[in-house]
Amino acid sequence: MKFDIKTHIAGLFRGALERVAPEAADTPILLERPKQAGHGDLACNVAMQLAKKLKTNPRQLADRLVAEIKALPDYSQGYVDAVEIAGAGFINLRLSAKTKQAVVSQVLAESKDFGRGAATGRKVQVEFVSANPTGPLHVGHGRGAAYGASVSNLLAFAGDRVEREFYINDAGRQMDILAVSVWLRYLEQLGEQVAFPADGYRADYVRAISESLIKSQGPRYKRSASGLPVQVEGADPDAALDTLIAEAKSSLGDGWRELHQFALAAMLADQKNDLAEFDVAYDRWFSEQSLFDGGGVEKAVARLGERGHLHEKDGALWFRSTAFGDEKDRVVRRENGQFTYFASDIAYHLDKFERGYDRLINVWGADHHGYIARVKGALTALGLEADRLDISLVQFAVLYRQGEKVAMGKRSGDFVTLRDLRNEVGNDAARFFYVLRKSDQHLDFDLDLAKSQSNDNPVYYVQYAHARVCSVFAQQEGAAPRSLESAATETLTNPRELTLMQRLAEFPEVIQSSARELAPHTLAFYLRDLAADFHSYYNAERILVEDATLATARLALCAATRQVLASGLALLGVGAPERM
RNA sequence: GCCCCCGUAGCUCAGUGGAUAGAGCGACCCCCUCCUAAGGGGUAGGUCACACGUUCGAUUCGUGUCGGGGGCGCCA
Repeated sequence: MKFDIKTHIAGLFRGALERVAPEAADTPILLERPKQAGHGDLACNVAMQLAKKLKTNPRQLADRLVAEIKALPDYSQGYVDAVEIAGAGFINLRLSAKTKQAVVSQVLAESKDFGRGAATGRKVQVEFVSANPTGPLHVGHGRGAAYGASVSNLLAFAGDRVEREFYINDAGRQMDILAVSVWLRYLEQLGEQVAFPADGYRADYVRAISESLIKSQGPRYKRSASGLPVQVEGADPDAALDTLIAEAKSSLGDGWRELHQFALAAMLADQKNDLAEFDVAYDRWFSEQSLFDGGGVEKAVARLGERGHLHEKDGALWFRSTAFGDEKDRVVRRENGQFTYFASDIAYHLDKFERGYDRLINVWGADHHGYIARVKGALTALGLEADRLDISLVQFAVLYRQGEKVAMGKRSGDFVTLRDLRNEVGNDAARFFYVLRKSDQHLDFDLDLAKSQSNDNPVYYVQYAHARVCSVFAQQEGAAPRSLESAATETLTNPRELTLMQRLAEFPEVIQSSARELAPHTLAFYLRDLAADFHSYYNAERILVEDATLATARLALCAATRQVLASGLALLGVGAPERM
């Protein structure tokens, strides 16, 4: 068991409580870092918590606790320099320099594993992005990607076994619309006159797919003689699209399926490539269509029926989700016999549960929030523990260009892709920028600011701290080797060094809380603070001083700082450059 | 109609049941004969929207009001 200063101090408090108030000895001891440096390194409010219960006043109780703490044999081990009472009854502790210095050799010894949590044995699945394969990923997906990947990394580093999954919505009408849009462009490129429907996908990537279709397959998907239906004036655009899809299916026969697959494969390849370039990795790509082909959807719906949660109305089949807290019942199979998206979603979640995860995390766009009640309701109805499923709603990223909101319309093609954004601001800035807000908060993404490559972008600030450490070590090349592991860290006693070492020591806690709250922004802010402590130190003190013993100790501190910066940045998918 | 997010410095946002509420940008003043100035030090800037409640203690929790943003209503 590794020594842990908080455990040590909590033990002191526990010992003191046993003497002062045995009946309250099991009170949890909370140790927090005070905001004000003048209030010491750790503060405990247990005296104020217990004052009422023990019918005494907080300062008196604190007095007695402090006296007992100082009398304990463990207190004389030298980890704590001072215990003081302040304010309404706070007990403030000052840690000894020795306590703070210990982190340096610990980081160097544990290296990449510093901050890693003990294995929990929990198997966790994180599903994120899961965009429709009907177009390139846009900046909204980028946020889900950066968030989901960072959360996955954090959970894994904190000790869970994590699997990352992408759910491919390859079964719906949207895919049909893409396929028919590709087909129309294909015909157009082969010289035919076509009336492109208002609600078809008109963006350039559709033409790119149809071009490659011509290249690889030639003109074999030209229509038969029947011709395309003429769009009726004033007709419902949705109905017109359906007619068109039906026409394509009958005109192409087996070719429709091939064309559909071609468009899907092209779009999916584009998304996979985009995510891989963004350093977002997946363990599994799960096809919605496979749930239909494998009977999963029917099985899930049948099981709901067996359990008595379905009823028919107006020709459709309904899930009585109101029995599980939803505001209204939901259709699982439409009047036309087709299952709804909700039905395959139930099947998908059933499949996930059957795969035996201890915890499921869905990262969803905020527009899905109304969906939570019905999905959880369906899981409960299936006799599953819906509480194992956590849904993280990621609010939209709203783009601003020159102070104006950028319109986003996928079918019109008027949107900024994730790829565009990455090319403009770089992967590092994009990854960091995306997680610099709480996920449940709207993100105003100022393109001009992100593009400007100025120091307004906090990622440079953190990366620069890392590059600075590297540059100090670069100065050392050719010099006699130093043993950083055995550096005399007791010489690191100036205030900025103590501050920096204490910040390093917080890293494991930051990992745990950031993972627990599914909040990578906590880590991002920590890294910024750590970089600030380092920059401040660097400016105030020279690292490579004449005194070789001190220089080696300072280098050891720098190396520890570099390690934590690199570990933290890696978890966020951001590079740690050696030179800038 | 219902639901979600938000209201903290001029701007963008952190933060916490506790002590004197923070950072970046912007403004102003300093610091490179010295390991990278993409940096550092400092000054100015606040009724934590408002009211009531819970609490020893509320900016934090609850309710309500006002204001801003977004979503949903057999589309996926």
